[in-house]
Amino acid sequence: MSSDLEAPPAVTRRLGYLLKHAQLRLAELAEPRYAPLGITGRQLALLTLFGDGPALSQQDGAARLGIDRTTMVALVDELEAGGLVRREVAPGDRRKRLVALTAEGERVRAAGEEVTRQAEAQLLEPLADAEQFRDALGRVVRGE
Amino acid sequence: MSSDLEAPPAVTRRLGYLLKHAQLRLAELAEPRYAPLGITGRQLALLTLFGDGPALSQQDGAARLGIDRTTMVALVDELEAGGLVRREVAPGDRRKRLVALTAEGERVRAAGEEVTRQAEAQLLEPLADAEQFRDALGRVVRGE
DNA sequence: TATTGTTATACTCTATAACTATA
DNA sequence: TATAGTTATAGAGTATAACAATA
Repeated sequence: MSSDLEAPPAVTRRLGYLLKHAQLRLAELAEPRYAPLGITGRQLALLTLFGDGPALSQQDGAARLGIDRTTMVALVDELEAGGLVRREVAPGDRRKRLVALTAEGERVRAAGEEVTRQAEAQLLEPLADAEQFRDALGRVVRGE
Repeated sequence: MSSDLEAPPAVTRRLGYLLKHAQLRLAELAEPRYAPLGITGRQLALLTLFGDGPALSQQDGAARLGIDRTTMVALVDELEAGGLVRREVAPGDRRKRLVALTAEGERVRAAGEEVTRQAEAQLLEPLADAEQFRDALGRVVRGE
């Protein structure tokens, strides 16, 4: 649902409006590319998180994404049902479940990250310096 | 709920992650400033929309914000209950309801826009050129 | 017939509370 | 006692479908 009428400048210059609609535009560009892979953008974010670096428990992963651990349970359930990740009991602490990508999960992650690059490039196409914009956004998020 | 653990670079450089967390940071900075005015950021967005330029019907306003007309009904209900807006039958078309700010609504709008400027300035403080960033975000949203 | 506003309803997303198994 | 995962449940937020008034 993209708006046909344009909002007045007093609205379109609000950062809240701009950030929300930038997200909507990104989703419009990216989700159709994820669909053939059988995943959503959110699921790809998890594959990226758990496929990168040392193995993480569900709770560690949730903290890093800023989501609740109960939300993480449902998300991992989805990926596990699709055969993209496995839950493994952590060697040192049998309460923890490390989330590991399957071979198929790794394949989907690589393909997903490639189409993400395409969608992001398309979104940032109007900008002369896309990397500068990404860096600025990063500084704003980190508050530094 | 701000994450304590940091996500790995593979995640934090994704535009989806950055846009989401920029919104969260903005909300953390702005909502406490709106609270004394008795409004939320979303309600202020409506006051800004309907307080700017020629009078809009509910449906026109919804289209400009990119939300559903049924959602607009509930939002206008809230503002009307708070005495911030009035519904007025449109002169030329008695099906339409023009949304007009009351004197109190106008006062809250002005105060809200002032604290919004403060919150946005705080969010963009890390940047050397905040207006350049806002312009870039605008071009991305408009796709131009 | 089509459109505007409205209501009722359902769906998605996410969090809180309570349980279990481990520590 | 405290923590990790899980389940059940509830609360936002938003959309779809159906209806009344008006065009």
